[in-house]
Amino acid sequence: MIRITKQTDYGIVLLTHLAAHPDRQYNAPDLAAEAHLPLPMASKILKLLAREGVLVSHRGVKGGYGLSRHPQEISMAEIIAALEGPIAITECIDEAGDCVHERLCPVRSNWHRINEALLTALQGITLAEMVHPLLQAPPVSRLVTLGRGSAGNTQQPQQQPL
Amino acid sequence: MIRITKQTDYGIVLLTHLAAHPDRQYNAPDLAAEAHLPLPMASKILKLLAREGVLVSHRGVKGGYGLSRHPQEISMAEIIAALEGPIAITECIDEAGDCVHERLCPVRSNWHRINEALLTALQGITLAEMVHPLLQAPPVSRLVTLGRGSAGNTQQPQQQPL
DNA sequence: AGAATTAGTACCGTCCCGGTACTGTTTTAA
DNA sequence: TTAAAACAGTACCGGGACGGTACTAATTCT
Repeated sequence: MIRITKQTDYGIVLLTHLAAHPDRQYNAPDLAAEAHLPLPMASKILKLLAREGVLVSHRGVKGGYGLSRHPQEISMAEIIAALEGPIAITECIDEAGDCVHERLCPVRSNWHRINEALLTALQGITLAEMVHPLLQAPPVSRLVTLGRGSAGNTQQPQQQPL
Repeated sequence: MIRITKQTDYGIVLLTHLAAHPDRQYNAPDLAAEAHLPLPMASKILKLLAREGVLVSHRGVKGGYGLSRHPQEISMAEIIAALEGPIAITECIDEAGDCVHERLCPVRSNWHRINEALLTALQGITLAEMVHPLLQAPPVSRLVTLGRGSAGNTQQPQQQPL
């Protein structure tokens, strides 16, 4: 249903706490407490983020986790990809091409377009932006305009509660 | 993992076939054959689409399914919502608000922004556009610009294979 | 040496997706 | 009027992935 997993959701919350003090280093128990998550869960996620290069880890007594880069340089796309693999809104985008339809599927290329749209959107949002709850940022309705080149369609997309 | 379900995928393929001849009316067996899907699966999906108002159905011997509106008036967002419920990239967007974090969750409002971005993107793509495999449409990288108001960031988002 | 902390792996329950089958209802047409 | 064609509803089931937990190993500081 076009939804990120809970793990990813948790991961972003954890990263948000880390991003609040990009210089410091937190250990797993502290982060788990701050994010109100059970320690095993938090550990699992932090571990993954470290392996994927989003975080750097330091073992031993004064160890912990820290961001590998500045929050402005870490995109949502990267975080999501780290936690749940390649971003592919349909299977056929990611797979090796064993889809029997493949040749005669008329919508495939269009899904690629949509997927890229989503990807671009997520790449444009950085971790730093997620830290501030309600910025005076322009509303997304302006940020993402999927209108064709001829954007003269005045028909506003019926605002049904999707 | 930010993925539509197979049902939705199939549904869009079915709708694409219907959109090729918006005036005509197809029955389930024919559509299933054209889309290379097992009949029960196709029926299930068509049924749902009819109940949600995307299709109109006609029972009886010369019955079948037809689009309820013109392909240009049916958005991807509507189709996806019909087949898999409200579009909500995180649980807390859709749910009644029984999330214990709720009050102190710093990322919630930002997820709303991202969700709206996705929603707007999907609302801007119509079924009619999905029919044509490769239009000379502008590349999505231009269609969706999630840059902030100050879009002067020259740092192209590192093109890693997400 | 020992304590603290991350790393790796393995395990399990539960929910939902994907798919199938069966029965009922409506409509056309002979 | 009757039978066939087609949609409508519902129920069922297996498999896989998600969410979560536990245990052991490896590392580092004191």
